[in-house]
Amino acid sequence: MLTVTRLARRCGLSRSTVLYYESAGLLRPSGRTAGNYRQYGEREIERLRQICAYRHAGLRLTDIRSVLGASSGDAAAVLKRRLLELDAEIESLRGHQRVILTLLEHKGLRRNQMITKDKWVAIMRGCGFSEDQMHAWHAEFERAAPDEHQEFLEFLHIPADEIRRIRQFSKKK
Amino acid sequence: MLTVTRLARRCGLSRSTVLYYESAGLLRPSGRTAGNYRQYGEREIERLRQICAYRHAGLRLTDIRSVLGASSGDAAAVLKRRLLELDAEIESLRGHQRVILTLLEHKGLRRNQMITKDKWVAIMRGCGFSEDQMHAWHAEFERAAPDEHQEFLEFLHIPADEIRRIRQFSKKK
DNA sequence: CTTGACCTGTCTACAACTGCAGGGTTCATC
DNA sequence: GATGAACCCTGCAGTTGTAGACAGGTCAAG
Repeated sequence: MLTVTRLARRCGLSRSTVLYYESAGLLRPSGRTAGNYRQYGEREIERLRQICAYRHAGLRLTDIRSVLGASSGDAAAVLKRRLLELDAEIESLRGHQRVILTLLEHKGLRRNQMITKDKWVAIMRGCGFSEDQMHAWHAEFERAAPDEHQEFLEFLHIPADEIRRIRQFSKKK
Repeated sequence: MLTVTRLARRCGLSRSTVLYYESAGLLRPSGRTAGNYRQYGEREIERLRQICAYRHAGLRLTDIRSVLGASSGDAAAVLKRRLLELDAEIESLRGHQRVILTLLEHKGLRRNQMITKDKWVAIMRGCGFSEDQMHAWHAEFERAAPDEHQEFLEFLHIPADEIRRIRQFSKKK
């Protein structure tokens, strides 16, 4: 039998969080001691672990409540819905990244902390830019602001000869 | 000169939101009318548009405040930081998706709304599963629960002959 | 019997809004 | 000049999930 803080620690949560789950109707203690301390048994630990798993999947508490009370088929339906929601959220965050990239391009990108070429390419790719789009982006940059393009490539700590190569390539396009 | 609701509408926000931005120290009206109504001029419209742009990039209001007050270099630094944060957030959401997929796999995935093969593959790929990992996943499914595997493939509305092909392939692995 | 570690319930705060109540202003219409 | 609609004002409560603070109660060890 565990007290509330012990239970919380065991699942990597704070006392407040477990209490909040209780107030949200997700987890009740199996009983109380003479001194009115909450008591939790194996069943409750297991249930809290489940709750954590769902929470870890990004489900909202109300969803978790219905999932825990529902048949496994209904639970699967909720999970599927969440899966599609997550797709949309990721898409939206990628949108954020694209917006930021445009804003940065707009700004000219002077004096900043070190970002390497690889990191940059990873980000561009990660937010949905294809190889071709990146070429197009370089070409546009080169056309619109060649000096800033140079500066930007230096800023990514790309060696001088590669910079020449990239800029040549951008102009040809 | 615009009133608050007009300004809000023009930028696709609600009146409350604009008032909230004011309370957050982001945008003050240029003046008040005799009847104490807020008045906004061109400068304020432009500023609100900027705020919207940054908001659209997922920046928090406090960040926006500092960006608007800072040099363009500092602004770029904040944007970069946000870019990396977004990377991390996307990664975390993908983690959510992976967790859900495992939970679903665990459940057997019976009786659900229509999800097609393409949708499913898109989701799997979208959350970081490679071609090989998907093969491995099929192989594992086939090994651990062949009947459910069949059921699952039917559930994705894959034609019978392709199902045979997939299962053969999964067994070989 | 005291000390220190734990527990109790309740309260506050965060972000970024939304929405309401209770009242004041503006403007057109009668 | 009165009425009504449409707008505006301030201020506050609620949302979600979590963390921490507070004053006081409980428990085991010394």
